Amino acid sequence: MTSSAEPVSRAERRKQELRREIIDAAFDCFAERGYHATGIADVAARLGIGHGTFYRYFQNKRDIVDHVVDDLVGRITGALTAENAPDAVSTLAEYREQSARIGESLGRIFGEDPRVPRLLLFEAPGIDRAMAERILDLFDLAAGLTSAYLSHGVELGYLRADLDVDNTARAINGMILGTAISSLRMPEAQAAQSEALRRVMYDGIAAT
Amino acid sequence: MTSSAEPVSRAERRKQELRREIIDAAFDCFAERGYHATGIADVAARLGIGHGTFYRYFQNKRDIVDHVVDDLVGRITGALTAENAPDAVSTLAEYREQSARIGESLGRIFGEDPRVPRLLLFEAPGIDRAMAERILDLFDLAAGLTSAYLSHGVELGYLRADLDVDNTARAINGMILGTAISSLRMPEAQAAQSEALRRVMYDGIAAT
DNA sequence: TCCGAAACTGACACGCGATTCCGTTCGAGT
DNA sequence: ACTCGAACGGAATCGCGTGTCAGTTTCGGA
Repeated sequence: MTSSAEPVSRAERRKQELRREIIDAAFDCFAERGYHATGIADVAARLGIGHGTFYRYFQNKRDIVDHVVDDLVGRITGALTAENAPDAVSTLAEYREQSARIGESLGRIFGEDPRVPRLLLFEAPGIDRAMAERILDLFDLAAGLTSAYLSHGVELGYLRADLDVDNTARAINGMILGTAISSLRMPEAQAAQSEALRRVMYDGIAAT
Repeated sequence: MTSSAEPVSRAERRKQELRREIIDAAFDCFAERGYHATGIADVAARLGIGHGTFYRYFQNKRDIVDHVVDDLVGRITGALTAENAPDAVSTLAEYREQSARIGESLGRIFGEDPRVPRLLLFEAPGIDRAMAERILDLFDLAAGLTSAYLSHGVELGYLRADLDVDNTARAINGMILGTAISSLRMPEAQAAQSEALRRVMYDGIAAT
């Protein structure tokens, strides 16, 4: 098994390394100058390689942005699912803790590097229809997850029985989205935003 | 006054008319095919005019998208401010009514024509930095408005005294954003979304 | 050290679309 | 009907960025 997973060494490893570096460099360029404004030559120049070399690793410009997005989406779905199953909690307090944990996790991804939300929310949707659909798919995925958490809470009785889980899930995800976007201009407000979000979510805004 | 507002007639009016038609056609094209994918020739062809004529009305491609966005932003800020002053209400019930009214107004704009949110949220931010900033400005403007509503409610005592008005405002606007984005794929869910949003906002999600 | 394959390079071909420009058309005033 | 200036159309210009390719370099193995 080890031999089949590592068919060759040395040069082969170098290739995978460069491939990764190209993806990272492309991410940098796309996030900084925007997808349409960066040329393949820019990406190659950043690595000090000839731009012809780029085409030995990726089909074309459109191809690589897909890989860049794959990477980011992977990171996010990882944060969303890692060590956080919907049915791992059984009380409101635990649920609150879990949502704080997930929120912190997302906050780290979005807040630490604003280029991530910028690329995902501001650049990607304008590339073409297919990419826009990918982003919408990501939203749907997130909505599905949140919805599952809510359903679980309704079943166990610590969330309102009449909760419209699907639409509420989308509303909550919208708040997260709002936080991510705010972090583009006010990265430092991250934590406060996150806290406000949870207050709205659990307590609403009305006076008691 | 009437004479100064109408310096000339006939031809002059035609010019303004065509100018408007170009803006509308550009909106159609940008929303359908995307900004980068549409050429000036496409816009001109849609109106059956030569593309050289376009340049008699607008400086360049970048120029017109600004006008298109002006138009949309105007419609939205209009809906947000029209007949809805933060201090026009004094009880939670009235506040609820007012927010429903504003929500319906926005829902009409976003829901009736998905091209509006598509252009504003998916196309515009990817055009260039300046345009992305404009969109962020729009978010900030909306946050400021919502914040004012919340502040007013806190002062009058029908909203939680410890409300973090600024960050809560952004969270709420995020939910609205989420609704607008959902409407891209599920325009029919508009109303339910809006209702779920308001429930979260006023009651939270926890069981009583 | 030498050989051949694989990787790299960057000049070049090419297509595309924004913008220009000038000959033509239109229309208001006489 | 005639003139003149403004508006129009679309062929031509121009620059740019993608993707290709043939020559060059690198490197592992004999």
